[in-house]
Amino acid sequence: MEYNFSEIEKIAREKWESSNIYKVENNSTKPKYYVLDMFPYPSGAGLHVGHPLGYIFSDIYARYKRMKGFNVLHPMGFDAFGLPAEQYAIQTGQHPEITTKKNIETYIQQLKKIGFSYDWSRQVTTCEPSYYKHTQWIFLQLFNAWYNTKKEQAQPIADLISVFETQGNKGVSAACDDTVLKFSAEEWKSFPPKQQQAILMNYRLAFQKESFVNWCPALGTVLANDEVINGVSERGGHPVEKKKMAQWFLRITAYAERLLKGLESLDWTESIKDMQRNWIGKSIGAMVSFPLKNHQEKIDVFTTRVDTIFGVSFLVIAPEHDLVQQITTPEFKEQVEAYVKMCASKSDIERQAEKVVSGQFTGAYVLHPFTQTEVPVFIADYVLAGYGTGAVMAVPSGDQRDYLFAKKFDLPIIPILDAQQNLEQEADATKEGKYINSDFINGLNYADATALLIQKLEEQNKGYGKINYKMRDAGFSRQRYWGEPFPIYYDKDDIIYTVDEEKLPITLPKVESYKPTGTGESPLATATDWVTQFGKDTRMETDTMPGYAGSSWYFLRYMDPENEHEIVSNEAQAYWQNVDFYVGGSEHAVGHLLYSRFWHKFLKDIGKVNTEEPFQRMVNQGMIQGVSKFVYKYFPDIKISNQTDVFEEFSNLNKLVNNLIISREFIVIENEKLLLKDLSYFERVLTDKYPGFVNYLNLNNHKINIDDIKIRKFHVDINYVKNDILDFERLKAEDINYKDAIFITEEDGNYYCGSEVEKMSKSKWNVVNPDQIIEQYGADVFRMYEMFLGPIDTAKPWDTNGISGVSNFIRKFWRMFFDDFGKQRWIENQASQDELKILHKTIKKINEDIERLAFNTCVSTMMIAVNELSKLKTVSVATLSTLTKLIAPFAPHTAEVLWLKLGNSTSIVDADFPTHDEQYLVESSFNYPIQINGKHRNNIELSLEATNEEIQTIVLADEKIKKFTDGKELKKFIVVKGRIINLVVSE
RNA sequence: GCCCGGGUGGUGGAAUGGUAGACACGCAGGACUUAAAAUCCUGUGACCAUCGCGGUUGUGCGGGUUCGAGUCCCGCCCCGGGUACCA
Repeated sequence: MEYNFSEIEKIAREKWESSNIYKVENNSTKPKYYVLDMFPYPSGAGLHVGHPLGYIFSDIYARYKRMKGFNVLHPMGFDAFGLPAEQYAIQTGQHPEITTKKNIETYIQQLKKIGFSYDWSRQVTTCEPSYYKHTQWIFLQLFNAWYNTKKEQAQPIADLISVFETQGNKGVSAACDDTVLKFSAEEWKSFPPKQQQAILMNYRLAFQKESFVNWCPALGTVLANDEVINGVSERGGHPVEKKKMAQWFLRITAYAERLLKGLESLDWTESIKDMQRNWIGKSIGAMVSFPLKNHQEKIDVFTTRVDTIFGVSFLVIAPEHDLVQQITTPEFKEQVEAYVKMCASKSDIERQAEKVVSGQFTGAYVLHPFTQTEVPVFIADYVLAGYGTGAVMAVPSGDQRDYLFAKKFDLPIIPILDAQQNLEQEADATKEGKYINSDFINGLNYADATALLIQKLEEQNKGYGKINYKMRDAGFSRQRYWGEPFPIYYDKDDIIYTVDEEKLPITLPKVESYKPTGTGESPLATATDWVTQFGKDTRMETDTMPGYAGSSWYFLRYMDPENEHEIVSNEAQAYWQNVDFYVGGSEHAVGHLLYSRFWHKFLKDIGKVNTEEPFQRMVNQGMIQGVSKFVYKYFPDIKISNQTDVFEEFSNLNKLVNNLIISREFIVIENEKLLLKDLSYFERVLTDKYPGFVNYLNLNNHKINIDDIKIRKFHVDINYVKNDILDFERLKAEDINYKDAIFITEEDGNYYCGSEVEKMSKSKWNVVNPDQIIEQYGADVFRMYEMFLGPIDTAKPWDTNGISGVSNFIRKFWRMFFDDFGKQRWIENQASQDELKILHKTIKKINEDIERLAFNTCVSTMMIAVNELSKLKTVSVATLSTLTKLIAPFAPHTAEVLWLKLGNSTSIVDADFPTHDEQYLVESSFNYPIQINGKHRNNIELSLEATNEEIQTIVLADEKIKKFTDGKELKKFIVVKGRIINLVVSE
């Protein structure tokens, strides 16, 4: 009986489904283990071969853990809100819900074919009201919370209000906007509700503020940052401008320190942790106040190099800085206004792309806090309004940007450290050496100077030590249809109200059109009844939440997916705790992973979860790339003059000339240009095949000149290519573009394609569909081959040709059980010593490799085991049973069916994973490699019990070894037991 | 610029400081077959060789540590990813 995967898969699947074997309970005497995949966005294109890589990886681990005796939670769901569905809705008018559901169906069908051990009863879908009800609930909690920086925890906003009522906001330690003014309890009570509301917005963890969006008038819509390229819209290339709109934000900055500290406890790769650290961007520095000359105001500056303060020769503030208007002196007013206007007209990207130093003097001066020297104040666009205080103290000798600015405006460059070099050419940011030109810190080193300066600043009330974070609060508003509506409405005075929790979910309304409204509002604004659902004089918030709202907590929902009353019950969460093993792409390193960590910490603060971090261990799978194949089209640059006499011939030749496709052998790449390699050979081939063509060229006295030849490569559908050989006959028959193509083949008659590794995508014609692979080779071969490709975390190209190796292996595996006629091959007697040795060696290696997540070598190890066992005459049933269990996580269908055939009535899913017995691995001798001066010369089988003296005697007596030692002095004789022997002799 | 990864045969890759290239693809040759498919066997880094003894060389480049380095250290080069007027 041949290995018949379709029958095998059917039997296994039916068995699993009828017994509901992947259903997981929220309680067990077994220890829990939570294995999670990053849930996918269900796109219309379906899965390609690259998508399931991580899913297969985590599934193997989940199955392994289950066999090792854990109660394993391994769910799957869909991140179903998002732009592509909305885009499709705009084009077709179809409700995104319909297309999303359809896509999810396709995904589920595809995923089920691969044999994952998902508990589908726990599926979550973020766009379903039963799910986003809870997303909205979390938003309300964020809205009703502030962050107490002293206690390092979120607290109810009601507590803050009562503090305001009793003592005002003095002495409140809260994460809030720096701009909040101090007020007393009496003042608070006297504020009108609207003002109170505005003040509270500075404290809430979900808050609203005026903020700039990318407004595209031509498209009538607000664009996300990645939809804007070089200041114009990605689609259509229309200009984009900054528009101020009230936007929702989440105060993730309140959690900056905890997000940073929490990384230490996580078992993630350092590179992902580094990305998060960089994103959070903690910098320790100082705030310094520079009082303005002839003004009450002062300019506050944040600096990480307070030690350079005596090198300050000017101040630069952002053009958007609040003080610009006030401090500009009349004589500079015109220039300053012009400069500000110019900056405002530029997009952020343009501003950043600008490499030329620009700026404008304001006419104002500040006083140096220590020396009282007058320091000029400039505005320049290299200073960002959004970072720090929007002002920098410029130290040209220590900062390259300041240096360039100083050169341009002829400002002093003051050396401040004796170790600074090359100041004639560039700034030197060193912290080495002793200070010079620096008043009371002269002669000190960096650490001492910094400490002393901060102390003085604080004593004299001129500044203080401060920690700054690069991370910004997270924008939470989208002017889109396909997202969670906010549970927020406004009255006619724009006072904000929250929707009662009992009234959740606020579901999306039906709308006429998903197109942008043209006003910047989301399409929800057109649903009048919906907008006024809480009263005629009220209006709903019409923005929707961004994609990360639903994905920031979905892993909790799997624990208790049916719960209508709360996001997750305390019992379910207490049982499952958090994710033990998270698998997904590193492209979510900062977005999803940072937001999820933030929400999780917040949920911990409000008592919904009892763990600080959501994902304990994480593995990031590398991308599977496509191998694109190319054909080379040849365009000889032939000037055609008067052709009337040869018109007929010409039309044929013209056809020929425009359809010549030449094999890669004829091509050479020089300076990224494709050229003909060997003109004479090519000409000969052409002459043989198409004499007319060459005649034509001669006819016109036109010799082919290598410079005139243009070759361009074109992607060709990889389905026409095997081992680089193009099936051009089939291509010509099936693809209209190649109907008239003439393929110039190589000497063996084959057309060889060019090949390149690229991202897998439709447009590159290199997409491999898993359904196709599974149809041809079966799900188990597909699973094992994906693992066999290489280590999980590196990017690697997909090459379908290689799959035959794994396919051969699994058939060979099957043949150990059954001969070609389906007759069982195993014998009931005991396993032989040879067998046991092979088996236990294999068990040991597979256990080790699974633990270190090297599933590629697991597959190799099984191949080796099967190769070795196949050489034995007989294999016992015990050995086959153990092998079946070993392969079960990797090839579950095959293993399940073999398990049945071996006479088991249970499922292999719940079998115990084999462990090795050291006694079978004990060797009595070892075939030592013998090195002389580090070079391998011979191998000698030696007893492992032999003493070093005995070994030395035998080795030195060996004929081959003698050849190298004769007449030389033996300096050293090294025996590494069971490993190697190395002789050191004189040269 | 800065921060991470990574450079090993024709290809994917393997290798606790201990025989570099396991395993597999591809390729070449052979067996079985009328033939093909399937299966099995042999060979396969490069170079040299009196091609069944063997030798030289070889893990991006240059040094170093070590009896011994793909692996550890120092200095470069190249590729990939992230990030940036962040004060």
